Amino acid sequence: MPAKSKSAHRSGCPVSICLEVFGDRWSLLIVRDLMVRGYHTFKEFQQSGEGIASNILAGRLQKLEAAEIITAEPDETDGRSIHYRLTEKGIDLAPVLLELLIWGAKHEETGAPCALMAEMAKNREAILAETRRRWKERDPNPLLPPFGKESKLS
Amino acid sequence: MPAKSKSAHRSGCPVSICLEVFGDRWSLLIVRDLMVRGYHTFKEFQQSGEGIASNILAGRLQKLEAAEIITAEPDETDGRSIHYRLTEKGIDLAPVLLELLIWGAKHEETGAPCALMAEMAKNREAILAETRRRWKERDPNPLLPPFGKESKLS
DNA sequence: CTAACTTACTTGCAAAAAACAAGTAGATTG
DNA sequence: CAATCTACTTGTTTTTTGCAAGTAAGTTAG
Repeated sequence: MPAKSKSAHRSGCPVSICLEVFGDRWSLLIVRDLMVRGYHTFKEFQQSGEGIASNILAGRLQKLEAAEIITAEPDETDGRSIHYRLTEKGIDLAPVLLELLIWGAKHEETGAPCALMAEMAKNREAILAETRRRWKERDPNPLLPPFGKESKLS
Repeated sequence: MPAKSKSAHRSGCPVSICLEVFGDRWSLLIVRDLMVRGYHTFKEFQQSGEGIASNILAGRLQKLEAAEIITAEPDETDGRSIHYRLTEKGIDLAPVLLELLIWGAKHEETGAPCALMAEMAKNREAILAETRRRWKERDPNPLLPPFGKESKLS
């Protein structure tokens, strides 16, 4: 039997191929957690408040690793834990996430403060630069907090 | 029984809410077709080369309309046909689509010519402005062609 | 006027994926 | 060494998708 081509895409459109890689309800949330919240373990993803099931999470982590968007390495100080990290390809999703954030905050009722979002839309480039810096330097501080339904940053 | 809240979101995060609205393999392709290809009928979406099934397409069109991302109106010159169009909320997805396009073209093997994509990444603002102009003026000319696997624009 | 055709769907069914609830292996802590 | 913790896996049920037909309303050709 002729091996099915590894790249049997629906079409050659870049958007279509993106959606094949991470076009679902969960993948980009994992990327978000890694990118702006400083999460890097299975447990943290699971507790991030979205309610992903553990089998689905495991599957998504595998898929993202296979797509070379994240890497997985055993934690150096705790052998149980696995440290997930974005690759360069993964951090390049920052502009996509940022535009989703801006659109969502503008058009849907979210827990994100409007003022903060308006500012982010203005400072696009600065925020992307800061995101990348944090990634490069492994800065563990979150860039953004989780936005609960009634998030108040006072 | 207490009516289930209409906005029973997983979390208040704008990204999460975006994914609830169009986080699947098909929704953004319909938006793409409307935005840059000048498609506006059921049949055109169906024949756009991605292979969406008619029941799924019908479902997605309903969902997008319910989310106020598109509108549906009977065609003025052909009573069988329904004319779909992006709302303002829908055209505001242009930056998201553009970033997906750029990421996909950079990191995956696509049918889009690298040179063209590099140029688009540079002229982000101009392209977004042109996209919006086309939408506002109902310009029927496609901004981009479908990218087949061996697309050659010569 | 009407028969053939077109458009935008719907319906029924099988297959795949997601959600839910438990359980487990290996590392670690007390 | 017993209890705990982390990152999963394994069943099972429910939901979504994909595929093949079919249909209703509007249109065109004769």
